[in-house]
Parts: sequence; C-alpha cells; structure tokens
Amino acid sequence: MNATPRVIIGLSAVVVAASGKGPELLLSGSPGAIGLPFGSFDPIGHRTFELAVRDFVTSQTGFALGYVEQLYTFGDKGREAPVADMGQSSDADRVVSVGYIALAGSIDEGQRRAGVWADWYRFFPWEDRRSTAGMRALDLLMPDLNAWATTTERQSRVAMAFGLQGQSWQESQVLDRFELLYEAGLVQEAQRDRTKSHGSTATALERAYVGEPLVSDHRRILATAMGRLRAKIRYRPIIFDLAPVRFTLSELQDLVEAVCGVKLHKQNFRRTLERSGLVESTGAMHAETGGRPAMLFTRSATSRQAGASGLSLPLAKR
Amino acid sequence: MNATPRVIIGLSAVVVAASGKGPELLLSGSPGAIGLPFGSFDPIGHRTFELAVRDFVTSQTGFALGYVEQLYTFGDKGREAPVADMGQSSDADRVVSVGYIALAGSIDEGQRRAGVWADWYRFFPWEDRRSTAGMRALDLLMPDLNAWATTTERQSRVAMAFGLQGQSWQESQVLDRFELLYEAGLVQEAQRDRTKSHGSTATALERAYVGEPLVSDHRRILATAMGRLRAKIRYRPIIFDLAPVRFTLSELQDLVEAVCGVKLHKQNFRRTLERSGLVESTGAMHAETGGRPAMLFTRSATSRQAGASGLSLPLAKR
DNA sequence: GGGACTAATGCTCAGTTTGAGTATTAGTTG
DNA sequence: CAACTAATACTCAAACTGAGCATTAGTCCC
Repeated sequence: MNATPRVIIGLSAVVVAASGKGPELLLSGSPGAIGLPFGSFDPIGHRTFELAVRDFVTSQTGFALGYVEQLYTFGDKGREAPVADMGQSSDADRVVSVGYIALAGSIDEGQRRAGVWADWYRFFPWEDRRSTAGMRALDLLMPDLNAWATTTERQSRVAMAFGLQGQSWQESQVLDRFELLYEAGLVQEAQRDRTKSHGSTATALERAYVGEPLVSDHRRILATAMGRLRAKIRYRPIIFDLAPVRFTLSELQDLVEAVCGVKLHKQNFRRTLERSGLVESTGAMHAETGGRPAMLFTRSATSRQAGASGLSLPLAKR
Repeated sequence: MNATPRVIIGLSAVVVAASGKGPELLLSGSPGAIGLPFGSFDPIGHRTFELAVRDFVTSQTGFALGYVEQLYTFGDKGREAPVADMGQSSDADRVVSVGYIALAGSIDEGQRRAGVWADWYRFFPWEDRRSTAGMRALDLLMPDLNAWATTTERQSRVAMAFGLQGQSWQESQVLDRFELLYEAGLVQEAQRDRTKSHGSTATALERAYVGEPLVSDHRRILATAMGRLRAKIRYRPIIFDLAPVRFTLSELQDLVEAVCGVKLHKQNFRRTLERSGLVESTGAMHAETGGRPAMLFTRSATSRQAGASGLSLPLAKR
C-alpha cells in the first residue's frame, strides 16, 4: 500500500434510448465483461461532472445526450470497479463512482446498429411484467427466494419487494429487488464479490442465474437508474425525453409500459393523458397497423415548463 | 499547480432533528462562517460513505444518527468549499462533496442546548408559509424577482417556482427556488462566488439579503435536503424518524407542517392518517394544552416495513 | 358545581378522480 | 362488401378529496 492513496472518481452513465421495441441501453466493453460506458473524472479539465459525462459518452460512443441527471455516488469498498478496468489506478487507490442516467431520445434502426445497444430486461428479466413470459423469470426465482427467506423478517421483505401476499408490485423498487437478490446470492455479482474478498476460488458452484451480470457494480447502478426513471415518469414529464417528437397515444403507452414493465389500461391511460394537458394533437393522422388510424400527438408547451407534472399510470388488471 | 492534483472527498451532513418548535438543524463553524457538519472521507479507514458520515458526525457533535440517506454529489468548480476549511488540501486539489441527510429523531431542550442547533427557516425564510409572517419573506423578494424576470421565460420560471399566477406552490421545490434566487443574485452566495471568481473586491453593493448564508455551497446542500425530505414524506413513512415515539395526531401534524412549511386541514389530516394504517393508538391519553385530551399514537408495525407508503398532505385553504 | 373556553374528535356532503367495462368508428384486407 | 383491427367514445359505480359543521372531554374560574 503506498503512502498517499488517491481517490479516483469514475463516472458511469446509464444511457437509455427508445427504439421501436422498448428501452435500449448503451453498453461498452468486451463480451464476457460488459458494462456501462465509464470514464474517469479529470479534476483539472472538467468543470462539472455533468459536462464530463456528456463529454466522454459522446467521445466514446458518438451519441449526444439530451436529459442528464445524477443518480447516486457509489463508494462501498468491495463492490467497486475492478482495478484492471482503469489504466492509471494502482492497488491502493480508492475508486468512487458517480452514476448518471441520460436519456438519448428515440433512435431508429440505423442508429441502433451504430452503437452497442441492448434491451435492459436482459439484466433484469423479473422487472418485465408485461407478459406472462416476463413473469416466468420471477417464477424461476421463487424457490430460491423462499429457501432464503428463513425468518419472518426476510419473508416480509420478499413479499414487499416482489408484491406477494396481497402486497402490490411497485415498479420503481428495482433497486430493492436487486439488493435483495444480491443478499440472497441469486445474482452472479454476489458470488463474484464474495469470491474476490475471501480469495477463495473453489466452491464456485455452477448455478444458473436469472439475468445477465455486468462488470463491477454496474448492474446496481442500472437498477438505480431504472427505479429512478420509473418513479420520475409519475411526477415529471420525462417520458417525452425518450419519445419521438410525434407519436400516437398507443405508441406513447407502449413506451411507458416498456419502461415501467407493466400493462396499462388503455382507455384510462388516454383519459388521464388528455386531461393532463401534457400532449396536444397535431392535425396529422397515422395509419399503419391495420386498425383505425390514430391521431398523432406532440408534447405540449406546458409540458416543457419547469415543474410540469408527470403521467398517472392506470394499471390494467391481471 | 502541482503535478497530480488530488481529489478530496468531503462529506457534508444535513442533520435534522425535531424539537418542540419544529425542524432543527445541526450546525458547525464559527460565527460569520457557519456551515454544515463537514468531514473528509478517508479512503483507507472508511469502508462506506455512510459509515464515515455517522462516524464524523458523532465524533464532532456527540449525536448519534438514525436514518441516513445520500443526497447528491456536488462537484462544480467555483462553488466548492473554500480551501481554508480543510487542513490537508492544497490549492490544486479538487474538492468534491457528497451531501447526506440524516434524521436524529426528536430532541428535548437539554439535548438542544448540547449542540448548535438552528431553525432551518433562518436560511430559507420564504419556505415557511405557515403564517402570514412567513409569507412576508416572499413579498420582500418579489420586487427584485420581478426586476430580474425580464423575459417571459424567466417570468414563467418564477411563477412555477414560487407558485404565482395560478400555479400552485410545490413545497418540495426548495432547490429550484434557491437556484433561481442564486441566478437572480438575490442570495449572498451568488455575489460571493462571483467576487471570488472575478477577483473583484469592489462593487460589493450593500444589499439586505433575505435569509442567512452558509459557508461554501452548504445552503445549496441544505436546500437539496429540505426538498428531498419534503418530497419523501409523501411516499415513505420517514416522518416517524423525526417524531417522538409517542405523539398526538396534532403534534404529528405540527411536525409535518413545520417540515413542509404549509398548513394542513386538520380533520382531513387525521382521516387520511387513520386510514393509512401507519399509526396505531396506544391506550394512553395526553392532557396538556387546555382542550380535550388527545389520544397518544405510535407508528404501527406496518409503517416499519420496507415499501410502506407515506402521508398525504391535505392542504388547508388560504 | 356550573359556565366559559379550548382542543380533539366525529360526521356529512358535494365534486373529482379511478377502475372497469361496453359501444362505436374508421381504416385495411381478402 | 364482409371481416378484422385498432382507435376513440361513453358510462357507471366505488373511492378519494376539499370544506365545513357538530359534538365531546378536559381545564380554569368564579
């Protein structure tokens, strides 16, 4: 250990864009060691973190960011980035990473192929409850979760986090669920961190994990981002930073459903949306998908004002 | 400038406790240079930020913290802590401060005198709208705000932030309001930072500012904390980390009102509170203030579960 | 011991907002 | 032109809110 250990500030960005299919995540790294775009903060060159984030994401990936928001600063020893990642750091340095979420709007197929994008549910299959197929991920976890929940306290935590036993599913509690799975040893990072700190390479039992891992604590940062985004949709018109300029109400609903991982009641969704005054119809129509042509909408001027409220999410029944 | 500028991580804590009178803030520093409790993060000794915060607050002030939550990481050049504050830092170091909010429960007069506590509205007079006296602070600011709002964009920002022209007052937008006042040059920090970076010591026009300043960017951190706390009351039962173990509903209401700076409708407050299931009556009564004795309540077991919801705030009319 | 006073607690009522459906409409396709 | 598919309209009851009025259980004072 050297005399004066340095603190290195790493910046991680969860860059989200909407493709036709749903929220896409900008990734970097090589196969087997995939992670979020990551850069070091230069204490001399960068005036603010946010500028630094915009800077390195654009230079690394070529994409320009729209909305940017700080998430959380992760500084726990034992869960930080492996030193190998960072050229200039030595063993004794302490890496602290400041996580950001950035919304890059709506991207088309061409842009999507120009970067490394992935559906974020690859890393959180249990967060997608739009279809019974998505629900299966939770079913796969349940036996192990139940086995772990040996005390009533743990049982209650599982029930609250995953909406069991009369509790309702809270789509924004992504981090709670991930941390719980981490604690229960049901995500790969848990075993990896344990092995690292104990130095034991043995007993790496071969288990099939649900959901792919990410480098370092990036999946935790991603969970924070998903939760924040899902929560913020409700009280800020942030969804429009992900939607295309013009959209039908169904498209907007699909987007919200994809982000939040839940199905919404269609008629009620349009009702609250129209009442909210967040959207206004352009005259144009959009015929495409077989049925009656849909009106095209845009976000209204009032939705751009600071302090404008978000969407209500009228959940659809089972 | 030395060859390898270091990054120093500072930790600032907004420690809030409830006295009989309302939310109190733990302060440190000498008269004229008052600030939040502040400590340096030791990259070797501290395993997590949160432990470090608990550590230095307790050792500096003797108070033990209950609930602790990270707020935001402030890294802007030009608004960081003056170097004089920190013994071991040199000119070339970059100070990044991670802000925390901590709730220290309910304190009695003795405990209050044992530390340096202050009513937080000293620093944000315009945030207290419980009485017409509190509203006067905003009246004092209005002429200058209007003078600053030369464009419609600025006018709209002022209206949204301060709930003018049909907009409703949003008690949790503390930071927006502070940043707006900073931009408009109506808080002392703005002038101080400007003087510092321009090196000009002249033209320090003698103006009477509304609200006392704090060292460095501590008032901004405090604004973030107030906003977070006010918002969180609505969706997490966090108020009980500030309330005494047993309380009457009126006491609880007073506390919520003091934190949020607004008056609530009494009957509706108790109605929603009883429905919420967050409190349960102890058998005991509390006679004290002249009128009919009040039932003493405690927080219920369900309010302690992760995921429990917060309070609704039925505002009282004007 | 009775009346005044002060809060706490109870109850009502109308207006809004939600949750859940059923019904209608305007295109496309065979 | 009929079948089909979405989009859009409309309805209804239950739950929630905002605002008050009414009642009650103590204390204080004479």
